[in-house]
Amino acid sequence: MKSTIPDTGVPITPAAGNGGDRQENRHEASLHGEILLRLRDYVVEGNIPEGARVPERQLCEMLGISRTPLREALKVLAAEGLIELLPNRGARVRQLSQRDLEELFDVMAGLESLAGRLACEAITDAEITAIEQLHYEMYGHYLHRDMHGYFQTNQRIHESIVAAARNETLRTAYANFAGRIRRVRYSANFARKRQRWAEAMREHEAILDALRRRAGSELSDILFQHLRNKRTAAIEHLSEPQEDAPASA
Amino acid sequence: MKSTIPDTGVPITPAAGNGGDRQENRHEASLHGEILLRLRDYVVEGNIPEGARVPERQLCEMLGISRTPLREALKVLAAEGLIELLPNRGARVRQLSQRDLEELFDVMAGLESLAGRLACEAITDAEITAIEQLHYEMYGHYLHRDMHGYFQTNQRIHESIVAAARNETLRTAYANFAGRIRRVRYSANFARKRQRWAEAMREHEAILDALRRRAGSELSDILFQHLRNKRTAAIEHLSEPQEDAPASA
DNA sequence: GTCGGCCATTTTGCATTCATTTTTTGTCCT
DNA sequence: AGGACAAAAAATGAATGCAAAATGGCCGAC
Repeated sequence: MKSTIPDTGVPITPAAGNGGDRQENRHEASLHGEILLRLRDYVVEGNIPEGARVPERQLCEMLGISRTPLREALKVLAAEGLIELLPNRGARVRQLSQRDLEELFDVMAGLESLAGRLACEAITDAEITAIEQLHYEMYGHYLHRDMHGYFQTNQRIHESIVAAARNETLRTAYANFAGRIRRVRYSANFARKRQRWAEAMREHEAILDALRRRAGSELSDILFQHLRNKRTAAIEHLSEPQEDAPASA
Repeated sequence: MKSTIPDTGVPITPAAGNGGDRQENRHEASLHGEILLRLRDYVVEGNIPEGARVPERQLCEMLGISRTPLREALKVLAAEGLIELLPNRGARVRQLSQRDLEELFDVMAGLESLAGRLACEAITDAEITAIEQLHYEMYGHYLHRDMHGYFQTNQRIHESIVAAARNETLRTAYANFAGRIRRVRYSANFARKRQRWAEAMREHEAILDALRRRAGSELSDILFQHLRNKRTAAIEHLSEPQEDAPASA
């Protein structure tokens, strides 16, 4: 059994055994729907090495289903850009080149830039107040050098801006691209440089300021530049040697 | 007639050269890949009424295949947002509400805005010259009141800007959203108002000007406003003449 | 000793088949 | 006559089977 698969013999998810305790499903009641969600999470979490070839058979065993719904889910994941489907040669986790990452970051920047612009048109004072709260909370994390908390709050701020844009299509697209990037766990390391961190905080203050003034164009510009700088930091980090131990879970 | 099922006995043989090529060349070999391309074109072309329920069996007969590859293609189309997949109730052509259209237009505006910004970073003089050529050509169409030629050239200009952004991810996303909108055939009517047409020409001149100066932020702003105005015109057009009452049961 | 062709095994792609759910239709009761 | 219930018919969801292509190993040739 010369398994070309690295370490894919993994429990893909606890997934609450088939006890039959769950028929209350909002949207994805069907099997292929659930498989899709689980597989997507599984890939996004980075449990499969890049470019690793994962035979359908093995995935079927792991998931306890037949190949038909699995293949449907794979097609969708391929359409989402998470995996690649080579004809007659199976599915591979799409490996993102540095160029791909740059492109993804730029698209994310464009989407957030758009979100900021749209948000200025319809955001309520209450929403701004909520974002301000998050901002102060994030500032606290920054002062305490709590990188994990900082990133989580940071993400919530950006999500709040996207939500304030009141555009579900944008929200979905944003989530999709965010998922593609999330595979690359840059966030845990990208802001080691304290200087960049301080810059990011200043940029966030400018974001908040523009948001308060509902200055759409300005906010759009600031957000794009903010994400651009993030991108630069992330790419630089990726180019550097990674000496760290990844196990922070 | 309570049945929403129309006579879908239509020959699904368009497959003719489309204005824009799709992003996936990797699927063309396999059957489901070809089915995907044909079905997507078929839906984008608007051959299926909105919300119409099309039984898989019927599509299989039309396409001469079995249900397995068809279902795979349907899943992908659903992921792309072209159709809806109701659990146990089949696939329906996704009908876009006015709100959906507004959202789509805004996202397109954001993507083109981003494209303009990125294009300013890397566009060559030759590319600008080419766009200028298209611009003059479009101006000729405008002077001759040739709406069809105008729209085609206009589309080529916008595609050129997206291409100049040198971001394949962006290009793919742009093509996807463009396909969703294309179902709604607004373009044939949206510029009935000559005033709007003249405005659009002026905006295009401003676009070209900003592009020549590589003024990224400015071009970003102009493009967004340009698309915003397009959106307004399109939505207004949709509200006015109701050629078909989509009222489904 | 290494390269190249041949064959067995595995894997993918598609068709077919089975099981569930939905929809329709027919009948019966109010 | 109209509505409710039930059974038939059809459609969807998932599993299995089968053919074609690919992967890998083996043997022979150079």
